[in-house]
Amino acid sequence: MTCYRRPPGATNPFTPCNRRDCLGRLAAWAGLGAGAQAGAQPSAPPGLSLASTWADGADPRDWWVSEKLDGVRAFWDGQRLRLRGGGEVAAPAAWLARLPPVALDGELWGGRGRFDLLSGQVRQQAADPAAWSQVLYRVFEAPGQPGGFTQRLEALRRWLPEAPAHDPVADGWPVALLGQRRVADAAALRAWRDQVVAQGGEGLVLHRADALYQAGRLATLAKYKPVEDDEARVLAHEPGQGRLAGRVGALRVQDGQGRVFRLGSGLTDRQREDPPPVGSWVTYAYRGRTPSGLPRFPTFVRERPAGW
DNA sequence: TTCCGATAGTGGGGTCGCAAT
DNA sequence: ATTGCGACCC
DNA sequence: CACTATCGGAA
Repeated sequence: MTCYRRPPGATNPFTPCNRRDCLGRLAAWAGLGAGAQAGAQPSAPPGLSLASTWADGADPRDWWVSEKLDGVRAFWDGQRLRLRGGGEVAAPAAWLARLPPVALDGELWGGRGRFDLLSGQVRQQAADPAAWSQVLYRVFEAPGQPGGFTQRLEALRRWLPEAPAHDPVADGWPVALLGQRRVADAAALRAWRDQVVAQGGEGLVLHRADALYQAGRLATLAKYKPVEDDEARVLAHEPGQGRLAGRVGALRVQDGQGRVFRLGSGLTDRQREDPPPVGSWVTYAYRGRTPSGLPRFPTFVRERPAGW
């Protein structure tokens, strides 16, 4: 497996030795045999791990910490690159050809603050090689590898170069290991998170050092990012769909800067039957803003008390 | 008995692709 | 050529 | 993505 490790000074991390032999051996070793491939339907969603929320103030000493990249999750099975929902990514063949023949899980990333550009680009059917030259696959998992996260991380370090923290091109190479660090205590963790956010990042992700790889929502995987809140005035009530037909689906609101958007998530069924009236003020939470200035992931928190 | 975890079903901003206009 | 909608990403 | 409602098993 050292075949795919970048030697000191080399520009290509995957071609220093007998590539053909390595391909076969690594593919078999990573559990990418005929059986696994035959069972992979074109649109079968891969079983991906999902993060829970980090409890602010918790002790991070048993965890590996990395930046939470605001990109598009992608799973590489050795042959095809798939999105969370199972769709295949139409990346240029030359770009894909430089990925190693091992199962990887990571984030397609175009740099901080470029999520919308990247999200659109990676779902385009006709790949633009020039645009893809700016896309970096930041790997944070080695599915199929035995052992805890620390052990899988060691495997990844044998296969992949470790790119600078926020370099979206990583020496021009399309794939790089997402750097993981240990943090001494909760205060240091928060300081790192705040620094990342101040630089335009989204936050941090923590992996339990001893956690085995598994799919689903995991207590051993957590996201740590700040939540902001503000107030807005209700402009209108918008109808709900499906289960909520006949009740309020969302509140159309306007913030103090005149931005108009909707609040739906966070309302209880009871509040949807008797919603905050038009003209009243409500508190909402959000996590960052879109390039147009609107709050991202806005959720209703509470109605502001009358006369306040 | 209470509480927790997983699941289903609502909702947001934004983009792509295709059908309808 | 423009618009609207579902299906995705987060 | 965030969240609420619901249910069944764990505590």
